[in-house]
Amino acid sequence: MGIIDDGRSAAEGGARRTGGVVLPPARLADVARMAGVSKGTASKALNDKSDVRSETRLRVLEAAEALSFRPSAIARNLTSGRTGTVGILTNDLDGRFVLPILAGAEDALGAGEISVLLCDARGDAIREQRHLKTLLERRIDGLIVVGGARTEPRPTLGRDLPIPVVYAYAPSSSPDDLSLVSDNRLGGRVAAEHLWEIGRRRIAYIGGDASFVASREREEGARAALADLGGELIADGALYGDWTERWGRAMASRLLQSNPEIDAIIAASDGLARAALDVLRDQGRRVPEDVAVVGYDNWSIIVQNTRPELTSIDMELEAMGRLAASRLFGALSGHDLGSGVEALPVQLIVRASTVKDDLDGGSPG
Amino acid sequence: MGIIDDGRSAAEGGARRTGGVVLPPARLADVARMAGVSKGTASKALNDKSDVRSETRLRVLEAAEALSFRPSAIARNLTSGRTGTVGILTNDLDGRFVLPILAGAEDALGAGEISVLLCDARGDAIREQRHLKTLLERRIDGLIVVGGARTEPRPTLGRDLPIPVVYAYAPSSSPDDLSLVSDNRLGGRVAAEHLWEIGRRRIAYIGGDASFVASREREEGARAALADLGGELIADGALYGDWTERWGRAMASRLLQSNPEIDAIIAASDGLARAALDVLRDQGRRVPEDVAVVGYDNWSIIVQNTRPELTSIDMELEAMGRLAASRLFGALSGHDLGSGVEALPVQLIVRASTVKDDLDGGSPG
DNA sequence: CTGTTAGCGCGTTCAA
DNA sequence: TTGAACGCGCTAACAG
Repeated sequence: MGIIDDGRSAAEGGARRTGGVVLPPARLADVARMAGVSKGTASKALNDKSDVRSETRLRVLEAAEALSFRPSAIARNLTSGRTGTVGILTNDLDGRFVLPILAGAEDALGAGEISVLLCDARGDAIREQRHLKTLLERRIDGLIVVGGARTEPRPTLGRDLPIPVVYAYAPSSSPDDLSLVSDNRLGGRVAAEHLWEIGRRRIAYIGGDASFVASREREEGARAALADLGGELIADGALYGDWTERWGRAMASRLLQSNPEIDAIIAASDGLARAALDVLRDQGRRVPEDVAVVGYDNWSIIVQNTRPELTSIDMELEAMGRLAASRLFGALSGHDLGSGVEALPVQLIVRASTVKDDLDGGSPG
Repeated sequence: MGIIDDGRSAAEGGARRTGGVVLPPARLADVARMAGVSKGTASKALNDKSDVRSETRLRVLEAAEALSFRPSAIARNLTSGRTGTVGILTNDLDGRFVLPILAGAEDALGAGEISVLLCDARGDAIREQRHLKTLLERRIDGLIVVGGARTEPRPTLGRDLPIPVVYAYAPSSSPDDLSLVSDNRLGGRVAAEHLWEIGRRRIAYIGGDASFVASREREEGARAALADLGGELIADGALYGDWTERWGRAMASRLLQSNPEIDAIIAASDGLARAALDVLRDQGRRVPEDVAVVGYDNWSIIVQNTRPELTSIDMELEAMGRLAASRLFGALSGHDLGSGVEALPVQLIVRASTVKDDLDGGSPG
């Protein structure tokens, strides 16, 4: 009760409502006073330092509990220089990529240890600069820049930032920066090898927007894998357009007409794969018996809803987020951040569009 | 140059790398010293206060620029009590709902004015508590709690928090809290009225998981609208299951078998609507000529990729985010936060699944 | 073991 | 118009 009459205005700071009464948040001094000790002792007790009699510690903890005391990370980090906060700057409109990365980053240091300030620049350079300025003012410990759908190199934020920066998903244009990307060639390779293993020999590739390097790299990976195995990739050389299913259907139709013998399709995205499945269905071709299909992204909304469910390549974005965050905090501990582009492995998720008796293809999730 | 020899260790705080040299971030004192003024004067100059000779102001601004000075929001807000930060606590796994809400919240105060700490509890109460604790320690100015896919009331965080809280998308279980939700009944009504207007009279509803109140409310809205218009909703009373397209296809098949005369379908989600479109296509029924279809959520990945593109109900989640943030900051200015559940309007987005000559149905986006 | 003091970086008095 | 001093809430260093 002694904490309301110390002259502090109820309007300052965040107000604490308890049973309708408005109180300012409890401070360390309030806890110390209630426990009958000094601030220093209270601080030690709350932070599990030694040099505190256990009985005293107990009194402090009880007082803190009674007052719903929450130490101000603001004040604490004003001294330590660390805020326990990282920024994520992104252009990823629908969050397909950034959210798994965010989840991974949160996990890297144990949930609750680190908080993430998420800023969406929405493809606007001005907005990006404003967000960056705000993040720096908030003294984030590190920054993860997550590319949007496009994986082309993006402009670097420069080297004269006071904090370590990791570029994820889309690389930085500068080789001095550290960029973590998904290994698109490996993805194409893994897809092709899987199809080869299940006996397919007439394998075609359906690309998305040709201006996306991801689309081309995935094709290159598939092509290289088949060459290694003594086969080759079927393509009429113009299988690129955009990422819509509409375009995917047009491509698939043309492909099936020009190369009716194909027994497998690798698509550059799950959407394109779904488009291929639709066309195959319209034409009465069975999947996977007649034609096997592999998608890319392992996007649950698609892969679990197609007929049959879709085998796909998972980019393991959570792992990317974990790695980004641990590199960031490693740099803060003095380890070298590193530089250049690191390509991270992908994983093949097999479903019924390539292997018929997929046991967990029924309703996984 | 005079700022490196003042005894400050390069290891403290975030280090500033300029051309390979590691420097601590510039402080107000550094700027003041370089400009040859006191900290007080520098502060006034930087914050556009009067009482500073314009020539002095210029010198200060130049010094700040030269040192890449970024005022520490941490230190500033330690005094002001405001951090310019709001927390968003969510369980929305794939971010379909939370990201538009986040975007709206950012916009409410002008981008850059406010930053958002996004925390994903992933449906785990323990993790939620840990996140909440962290957010409170970071002294966020307010909190937005965004429900996951399920719109049932969620447990309140209680009233004894030191900051205002708004529940968005899914309401709080407590009527004392302020909850902003989408008006599902209105959505059902709008869909039904649209179909009625284009001449449909045999309208059926396909629900998702019956345990989701959203699904039931949308049906109620459609039913009430048709009753008002002198019609009625066709339903065999068991059109609920889950939200998968697999289930949607099963429901649609059964519906078309038991009620072959239907000329329109309202689905409780875009996924279910897509499932209905697939079944109609398999059965050779034309959309929209024979059967018109309306989805729900206006989820671009679905509505723009179906054949034909899908008319849908948009919940305007950005507006919800804007409103949530402005309520939060209104409360900080002394306005009453309010309480109870506020249902926000939705918007019908017409595409080719209901109106054939939809002009921008070609490739919007 | 406990209390006291001195900052962390900034904005904001009040004097000069 | 400028400068010096204080305080925001906390931790670390030292004194008792």
